[in-house]
Amino acid sequence: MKTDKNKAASGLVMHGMDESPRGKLLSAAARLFRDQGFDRTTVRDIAREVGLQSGSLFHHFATKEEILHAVMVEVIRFNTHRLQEAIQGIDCPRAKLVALVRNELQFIVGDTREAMTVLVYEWRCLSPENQKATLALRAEYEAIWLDVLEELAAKGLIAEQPFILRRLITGMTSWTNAWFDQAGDLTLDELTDIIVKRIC
Amino acid sequence: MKTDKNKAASGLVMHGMDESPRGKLLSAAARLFRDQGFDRTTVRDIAREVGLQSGSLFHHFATKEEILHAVMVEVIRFNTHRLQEAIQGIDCPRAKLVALVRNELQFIVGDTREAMTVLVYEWRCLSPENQKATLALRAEYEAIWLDVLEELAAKGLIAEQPFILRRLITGMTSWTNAWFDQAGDLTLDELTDIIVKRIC
Amino acid sequence: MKTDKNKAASGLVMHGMDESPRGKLLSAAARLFRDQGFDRTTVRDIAREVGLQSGSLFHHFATKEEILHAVMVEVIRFNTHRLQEAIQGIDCPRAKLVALVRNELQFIVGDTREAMTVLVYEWRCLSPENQKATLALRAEYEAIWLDVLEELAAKGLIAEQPFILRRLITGMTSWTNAWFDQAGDLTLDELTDIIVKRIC
Amino acid sequence: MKTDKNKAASGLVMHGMDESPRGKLLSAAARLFRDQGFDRTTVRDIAREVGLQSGSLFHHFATKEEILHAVMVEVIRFNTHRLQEAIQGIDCPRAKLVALVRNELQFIVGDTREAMTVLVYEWRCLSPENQKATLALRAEYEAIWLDVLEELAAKGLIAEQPFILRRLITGMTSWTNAWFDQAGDLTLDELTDIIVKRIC
DNA sequence: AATGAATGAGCGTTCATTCAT
DNA sequence: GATGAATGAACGCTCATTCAT
Repeated sequence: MKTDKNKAASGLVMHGMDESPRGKLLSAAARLFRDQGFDRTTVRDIAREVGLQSGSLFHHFATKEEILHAVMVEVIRFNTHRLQEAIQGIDCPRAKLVALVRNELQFIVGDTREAMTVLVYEWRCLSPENQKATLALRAEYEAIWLDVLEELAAKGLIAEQPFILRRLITGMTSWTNAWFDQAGDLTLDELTDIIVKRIC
Repeated sequence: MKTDKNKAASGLVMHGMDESPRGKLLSAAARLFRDQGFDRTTVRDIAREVGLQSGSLFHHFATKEEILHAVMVEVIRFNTHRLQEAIQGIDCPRAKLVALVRNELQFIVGDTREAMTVLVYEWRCLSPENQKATLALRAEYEAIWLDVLEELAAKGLIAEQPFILRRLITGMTSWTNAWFDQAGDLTLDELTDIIVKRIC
Repeated sequence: MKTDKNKAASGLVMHGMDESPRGKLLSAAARLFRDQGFDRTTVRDIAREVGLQSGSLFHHFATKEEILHAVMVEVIRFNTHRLQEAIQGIDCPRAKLVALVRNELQFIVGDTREAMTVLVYEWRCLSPENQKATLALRAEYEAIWLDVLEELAAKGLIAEQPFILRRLITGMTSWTNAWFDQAGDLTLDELTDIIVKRIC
Repeated sequence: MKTDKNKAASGLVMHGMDESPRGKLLSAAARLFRDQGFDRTTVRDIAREVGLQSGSLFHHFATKEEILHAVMVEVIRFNTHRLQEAIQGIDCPRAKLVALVRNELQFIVGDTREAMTVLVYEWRCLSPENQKATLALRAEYEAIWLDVLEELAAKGLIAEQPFILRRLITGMTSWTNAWFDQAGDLTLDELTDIIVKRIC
């Protein structure tokens, strides 16, 4: 069982995924969903992780899917907030881009890595209604990105349309969950630089 | 130039996924696995799709997982072969890179899109043994990429280490399954160009 | 003297097969396994017999085979205990033999007849691991018999080797499940006498 | 895979279980039924043993159960015939008893051991109709035994009622399938003597 | 809130049997 | 006779969810 050094290191606590019963439950669920997939994770698995009987979970969440939904909502909200803060007070648009890339990488390989992976891989396990609701939240997150990219475009600093570049960036950053090793030689700052150089 | 009749255009038929009972079964399974996920696709779903009773599937495959494995093996073999042919006779390394990117995009959004998506998203539904066997096949596919990227590196045409660039490319190309629309304005050739420009 | 209320007569209740849910389940299973065979008894049969849905059985036993195993373990333990008590305080070795035969017959045609039949006829339905574990318990039961037969041999009261006589006795007693009728003319005491006379 | 030395040694060929396709099929089935039980033996198991596809068995037998029935009918007929021949020309009733015991033991541990075991252990896998038909054949076999035992009783040579002694003998002989080792120290003649001494 | 036995629909898989070739 | 793909009912088992305590 790995100990999450990232949370401790960052000093941050994900709102809604803190030390409360609900928060511990969501953290455990996020890890299990990432490791085993939503469908292969039983409510008993989750209950065991938080020291409950399976039936007791349903005092906190009406359905198993609602747990998945909560994991996704919390991580999007938390990271949207962090992303906004990250570019607060920065004027240079390229510096903003660096901040965005650096943060998104941190979200994906750092403290929220389990939930971020779940967000990508377990998307279709959400009901259509929950997909729609979650998509609205993701749109807020994406709006931050597009604002910055459009600022760069307005200044003639990027060669392609912002929405295409954003999609290429999304591919590059999200795929890091499959290969990037925080203990390896490549640092997140170096990787950030490499990715940003592909954009402008 | 849009090609929405990829199979006809290429003149190729994916070996093992042709009009034989087995081939039709694998095609149907690939689509269902992509649309619903492996765990949410029942053998009765697959059977219905090919006009069989559920028990009859097991004359073709010993287990449901073996169907998934076959989908993955077929698509890797088929695309590895196509990738090799795509760079056959090309001397210029950058032209080779263009061919690789153009082909991989085609694999992901074109005729083998269902199976390629399954390859990424249903990986953990394979047993460890089948993961190992499939990984060996993927290594052959990746070797083609690394050869070309190392050739570019040897000539000083790329600024980063080949293995890192390959990972960024993988992210960019594989994510296209989530957004690229073959009927949209952006052609595959244009997208190829955009991606290649990020590399060299 | 016929005893058709064996349980009441003995004043004992088979440990683990009492009125608890588990006990009722094991009793029902033993009867079904004897009547239909293990393989032809479905978990739905057993569940129906105890007023449960089939899935609910698996709160009590992890597998159907575990039910069979439990039936066998309980009956061996129970009868081993009863056999030991039966010769407690008897000095005369021939009287001990009478007690052993009388009790074994009682086990086979009396209160534990279903489980005893299952023990013989469904042996191969146990997994090798469970066979091994059960065999160890049977060895304790057999040790009681061999002790008495060796005592008789030491006193020159029997003409054949103890282990051969034990096998002949086992054949004679276990076969009674196929023909002996507790409501018939022949009493268990008479049958005991007939069998013991074949030994010494 | 054990080679049946008994058949070769005895020079006998069980009628209906000879080298014909049907005979080989019944021999294979008898062995499989004994080793795995009727329910756990698939028609594919049987077909494989005789080099056929499973569907082809049904040109020889209408149902799997009919194969079991045939195994039982053949072995009863064959052994009934052998038992009759065994006492042909013997005058002394005790000598007849010796011949019966010696032969029955041979049936159970010798050339027909597989089928004889099946007869005891797979009885309930027969349909009621086939049980009835088979029982009629067993009655012929038992009649030979009872004739001899009644002859002994008429001469005052046995102390118990013939039908009870027959049941004790049945138990003793049939149980030998569970323990007697033809390669062991105890010979069949010695065992015959031991059993006969228990009777008269 | 928590328990844990129970539910019941549904799963992957098996296999005797059929039948067109 | 033999084949082997197909059938389809049934199996053991799983698990999200419920609810009396």
